[in-house]
Amino acid sequence: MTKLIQAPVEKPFRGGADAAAGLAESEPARPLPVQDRALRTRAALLAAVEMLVAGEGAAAVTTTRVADAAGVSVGTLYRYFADRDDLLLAAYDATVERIVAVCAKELEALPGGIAVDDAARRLLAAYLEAAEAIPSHAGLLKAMRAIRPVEADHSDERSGVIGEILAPFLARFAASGTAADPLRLNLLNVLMGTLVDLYLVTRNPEDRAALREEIEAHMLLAVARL
Amino acid sequence: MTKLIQAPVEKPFRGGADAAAGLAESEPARPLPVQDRALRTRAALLAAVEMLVAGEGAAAVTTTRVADAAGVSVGTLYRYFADRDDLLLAAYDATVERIVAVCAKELEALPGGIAVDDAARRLLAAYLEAAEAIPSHAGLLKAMRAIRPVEADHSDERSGVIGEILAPFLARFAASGTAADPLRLNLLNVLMGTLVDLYLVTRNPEDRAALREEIEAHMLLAVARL
DNA sequence: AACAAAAATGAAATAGTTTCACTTTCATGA
DNA sequence: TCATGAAAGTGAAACTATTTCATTTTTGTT
Repeated sequence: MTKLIQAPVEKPFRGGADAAAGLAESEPARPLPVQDRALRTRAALLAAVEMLVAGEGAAAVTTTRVADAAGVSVGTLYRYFADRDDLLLAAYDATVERIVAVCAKELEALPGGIAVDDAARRLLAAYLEAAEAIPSHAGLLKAMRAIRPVEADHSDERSGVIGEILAPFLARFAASGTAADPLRLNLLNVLMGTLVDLYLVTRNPEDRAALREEIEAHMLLAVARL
Repeated sequence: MTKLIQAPVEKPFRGGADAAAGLAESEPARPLPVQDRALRTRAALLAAVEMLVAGEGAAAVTTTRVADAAGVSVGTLYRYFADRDDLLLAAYDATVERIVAVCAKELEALPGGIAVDDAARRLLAAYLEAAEAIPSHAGLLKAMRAIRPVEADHSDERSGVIGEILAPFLARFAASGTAADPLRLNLLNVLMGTLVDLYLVTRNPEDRAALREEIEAHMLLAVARL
């Protein structure tokens, strides 16, 4: 009973979190891990990535260090993630998911007849606050952009906080039910990613306040032109 | 006479091109290469980088391949560039320099009483056209951003096309002689970098035209708020 | 043509990612 | 209860890239 070729697992799964966000080449959806242990291992790996990114930046995310920090072996890491990039994308997606949840809640909590601009401003505030609370988010955003460069092909640009929160936002505030122009939506997504990134690395309170106003102005311009 | 310890070269120089742009930690200015051969070798290395980036993306820029393509050995590469990142930054700076030259010429050629907005629009057109003519620029811009992440510290943000061209622009068009707020200047720099990047990867002509208008709008907003 | 400085070399050290043959753990039903 | 197979986990070794440095070659000067 010593020889037992491992079942051909046909590549690791990319767990639930990013099923929607994943625009990877063409990988079919993977089955979810069945055992509790597996879910915990996956979570431990992602937590290790976040810890390393928050503490030492994305460059510190080596497969060996992540596996060590998660208390598993490198081989295990590769059961859950196709490669290092996939790992970083999954970690990014995990932070986005949390931020989106906060924004979605804020969106629901908005008072009845609120103006579009005020609504956008409040969502931005929620976004920034939530992003701030996740120390790894800025680093992971950068890592994500290095892996998935800005795309002209906006057909699939619902990834990221803006992309995910914009559909419900527009559903509520768009003049008609018409979906927004995908090109301009992509622009908004890319633009806000950059500006929020800049905001997050800014520590000086006065600079932050000033920057916030700039970001608002550009966001409102972009939203108005949608 | 076989043993001749090489003079301690105290690290390779970063040639003239980027002396201004270089915000590297604190490296003192390096002496320029003295022999013609050296200048040609350096140029060949940078040309090899551009070729590889344009043809296969920045990931194809491995030290071995660059050295091969330039017809020198890897060791030689390290005489001219501290490491792979330094090489990529230098290649990026080289493209920026060419684009800035075009923009500077356009700035000089502007008619006398032209309005600020029109001037900005014409500079943008020059920028986009020049960037387009350099197939490696978009890829190098991305590589540069991965290496030198967006900085809150805007004290030194004169690197990049916007940073370099904005001083002469403002000198001519600013209401008073007051220098622009560095925070907003940094924002403009980061913002335009992203939007131009997006423009450059957009191939569809109609999308390009639409995108160009969006970029103009954001540029004018940012310039107006400077 | 002798020399020193500059430039170039490339094999080896280093550091990271990825694979894979194998072991261990788990849950199930005979 | 224990036999079984699928799921999860292991870690040494193969790879792939970057970087170093002891040494050689080229160049300009005297």
